[in-house]
Amino acid sequence: MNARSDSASTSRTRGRPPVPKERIVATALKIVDEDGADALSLRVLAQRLDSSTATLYRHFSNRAELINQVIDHTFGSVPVQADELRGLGWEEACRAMATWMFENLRSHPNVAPLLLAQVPTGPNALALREVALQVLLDAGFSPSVAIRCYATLARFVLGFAIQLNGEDPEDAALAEVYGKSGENSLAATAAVAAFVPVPLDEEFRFGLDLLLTGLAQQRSRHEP
Amino acid sequence: MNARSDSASTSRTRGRPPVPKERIVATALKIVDEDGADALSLRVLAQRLDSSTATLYRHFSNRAELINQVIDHTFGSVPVQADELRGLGWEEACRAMATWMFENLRSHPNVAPLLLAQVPTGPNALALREVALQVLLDAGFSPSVAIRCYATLARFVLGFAIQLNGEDPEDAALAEVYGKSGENSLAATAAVAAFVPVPLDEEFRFGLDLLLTGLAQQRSRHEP
DNA sequence: ACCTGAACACCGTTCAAGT
DNA sequence: ACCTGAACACCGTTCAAGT
Repeated sequence: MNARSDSASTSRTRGRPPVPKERIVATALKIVDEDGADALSLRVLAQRLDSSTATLYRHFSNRAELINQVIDHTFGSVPVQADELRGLGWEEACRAMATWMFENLRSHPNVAPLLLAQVPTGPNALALREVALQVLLDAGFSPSVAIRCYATLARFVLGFAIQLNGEDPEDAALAEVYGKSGENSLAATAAVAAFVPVPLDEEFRFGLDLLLTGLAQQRSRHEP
Repeated sequence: MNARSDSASTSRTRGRPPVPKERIVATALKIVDEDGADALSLRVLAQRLDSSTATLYRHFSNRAELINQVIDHTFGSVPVQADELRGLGWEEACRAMATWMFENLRSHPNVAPLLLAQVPTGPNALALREVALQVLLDAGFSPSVAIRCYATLARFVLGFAIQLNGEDPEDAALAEVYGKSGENSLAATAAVAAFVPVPLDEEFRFGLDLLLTGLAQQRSRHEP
């Protein structure tokens, strides 16, 4: 009665893990989205999957590897349209990619703290970089400048993303700090207090514009 | 024999904590410098101070507050020379401050991961921002632009600092990724592989130049 | 009035023991 | 061959009990 002929597709790979990696990663991201990066413990994850922590270690050799894949999952929510991007010209293409990356991270604000463990090196992150480098090389930037451009843009986005989470409480704390500036002989800070907080996406656009302006100038300088 | 007259300076404040806050913070920074951010546990810190964890809670209401002060301690290692900076002109002054911030964080690479908990709001961080805003306002930037400039520069430095720690292992991992790019039809990545890794301070200077160039252009556009 | 050991409710990781 | 409960060595935080 139990004589099952292990035929066809599963013959060599019988005994596969019943919880696919994809589901583990998706569930992990869900926990992070819902309850924050700190809430992602292997215990909680295992419980949510009706599994055990030890079982998770069959799929990931440690917590860092799991997190790596969670990050890349975030980057994969919308595929990069390489051809469309190239049609835009390098400047707009860079702006689009940086903004896309920012929006991706913004839609998963709790993922940001995870980024400090490592530079993203998952397949989706690599694909994005590949497109960015293509665009820059096609535009005539030298390889050594192109890689610096990409690194600068990536770090800029990261610097923003990293503190996306605390937005609300931070604003309150910052407002308090600015409010007190009058008492503390911080004249310049006080002069500026009326203009904070700056909405985050406006701040992002401002900085991105600076970078792209600088890039354009650098390009025209080197190859006129 | 135990009749000590509690005279003069300590009369009202007798019973002070025998471990001054300063020493707690300095010891905490030392632990982070020596053994990494993860090694800074309240247990280890208390032990190093011949005290107990519960005693630490008399000085800091939680771990976050301790970390806040450790960060600010880092920023305070060299005082900002406001007058000297103003003599440089806004562009060089901004470059000097950003570089100074970067070098400070670079000399305590393990502190970087702590930064993600909060935007630095300690007295040293506030003093630095005050000087930066002074310089920008004096140069004719409007308050609303000045605050955006400062925010952008600060985020850029932070984006760099955040990943200062993993420098060596990261380079190895990245090199491997670039090495494999040939096999994976990542043409642009492969073309650029010979030029990585970029030394971190060169990458920093590159990005900072872009930002300052962009700033100069924005300034000349708005007030010609 | 200040300090502290011990407890509480958690971690990531490992491994012997089950099926 | 795969899975898992329980253990190990840690956390941050709190509090009753000591001096």
